[in-house]
Amino acid sequence: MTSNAPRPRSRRERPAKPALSHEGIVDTAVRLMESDGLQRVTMRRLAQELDTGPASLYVYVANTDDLHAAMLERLLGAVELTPPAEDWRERLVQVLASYTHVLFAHPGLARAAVAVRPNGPHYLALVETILALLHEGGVPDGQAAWGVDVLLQVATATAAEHATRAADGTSVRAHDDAIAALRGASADRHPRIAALGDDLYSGAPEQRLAWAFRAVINGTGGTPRT
Amino acid sequence: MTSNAPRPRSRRERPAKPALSHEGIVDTAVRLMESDGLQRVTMRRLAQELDTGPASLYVYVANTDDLHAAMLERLLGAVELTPPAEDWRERLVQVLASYTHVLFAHPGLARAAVAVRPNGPHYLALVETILALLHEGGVPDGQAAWGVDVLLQVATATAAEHATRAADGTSVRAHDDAIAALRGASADRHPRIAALGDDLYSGAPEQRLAWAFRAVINGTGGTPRT
DNA sequence: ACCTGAACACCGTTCAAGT
DNA sequence: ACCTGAACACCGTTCAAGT
Repeated sequence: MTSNAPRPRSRRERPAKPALSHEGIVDTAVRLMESDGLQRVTMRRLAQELDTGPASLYVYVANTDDLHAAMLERLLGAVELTPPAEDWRERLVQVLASYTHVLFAHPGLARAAVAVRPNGPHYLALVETILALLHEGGVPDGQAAWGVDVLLQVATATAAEHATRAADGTSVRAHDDAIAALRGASADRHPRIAALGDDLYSGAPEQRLAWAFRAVINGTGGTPRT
Repeated sequence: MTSNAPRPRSRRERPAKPALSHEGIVDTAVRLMESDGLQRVTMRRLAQELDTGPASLYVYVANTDDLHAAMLERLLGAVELTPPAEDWRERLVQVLASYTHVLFAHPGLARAAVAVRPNGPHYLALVETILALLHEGGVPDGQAAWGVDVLLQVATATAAEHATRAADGTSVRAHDDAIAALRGASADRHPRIAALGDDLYSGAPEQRLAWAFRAVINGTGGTPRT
């Protein structure tokens, strides 16, 4: 009789339920994002995946933003900090491109990254690398200190925009609408838009981004603080 | 008897329910955001405010992102496009500061603006103004065409970051944590971060932003395409 | 200290049916 | 064509109560 007594709901897939931990939660969250996209990484889905209730997660993460920051920090481990180029400027562009690449590969997170900055070791290493390259290039300290933020901002914002477009068909149409609006601008009221024409949205994203990085690097080096 | 018959649920506050329209919906959404913050501007709350059901809104707006873009476009009417400065560069910085100011005043929307670009007349006028000022400053057309995006990106991303911090106490703590992480970086593994010290987060936001605008303007003017 | 069931107070979007 | 009731399929976060 005892052997036939109803057992509590079996958990067949996860034979030994592991103890919760901050690391385990973030691990599972990243894996879930990779398979289902960030929009499916909700506290409830994540808890389900970990075979517990949503309330349990709040012992380890403060809120959803906090979770996103931790996920980004983990992903930042994949950024290539020592590319092989000779010129410091080219190396810096490549580091930033690598950072953007990581964000591009995880569409939803890029959008979240605009608002939340991680502060773990990988993020620190990225900032250190950018500062070292600006230093190598002879950029004055004060300008480098302020420029690193702008560089990361451009990279993150570009990924966020691209990510939104890639996410679904509606956004692609919104982007096309924007181009149509630019193209349809009357030469009378918008002479400069008309004059530049297709050039406003020309070029492959990578080319535009590489140019943007070079422009901000040059501007950082050439613009004194007050 | 007929006079005592139960009337359908009275709508005392809005004596004559006005017909729905895209403009009316966006108007109400902006008013609601101004009083309660963007997080309260949900399709359901908005429908309630307009004395209808949420499904009715979908006749006029495609989805939440679309609504946000329309709200931003409306707000862009407040951007000062013709500031009084003499120097073209100074005027451009002031236009961009005005744009950022509008975003700062509406915290939630700034975060949404990173992903969705409006495409109405106010947005077009802003782009035209920036292009005209770059032209006046002798910036080559191709560089101006690509630079305008970077300029708007820096402005929007800065507002989004600031907005998140302003929104609630948790975010302020997250920002403090980031500063603590930077300050606590070991001089051994992070020599440049240690060398720059407090300078990494020095300066009033307005000063940093004005410098960032000048740096990007200079970089745009001084960086050839390929 | 760590964990959780259950509740609180909500969401966006769709669609068949009405006018 | 425009509008909507009702449903579908979910949310984040808190908190009292357990171990």
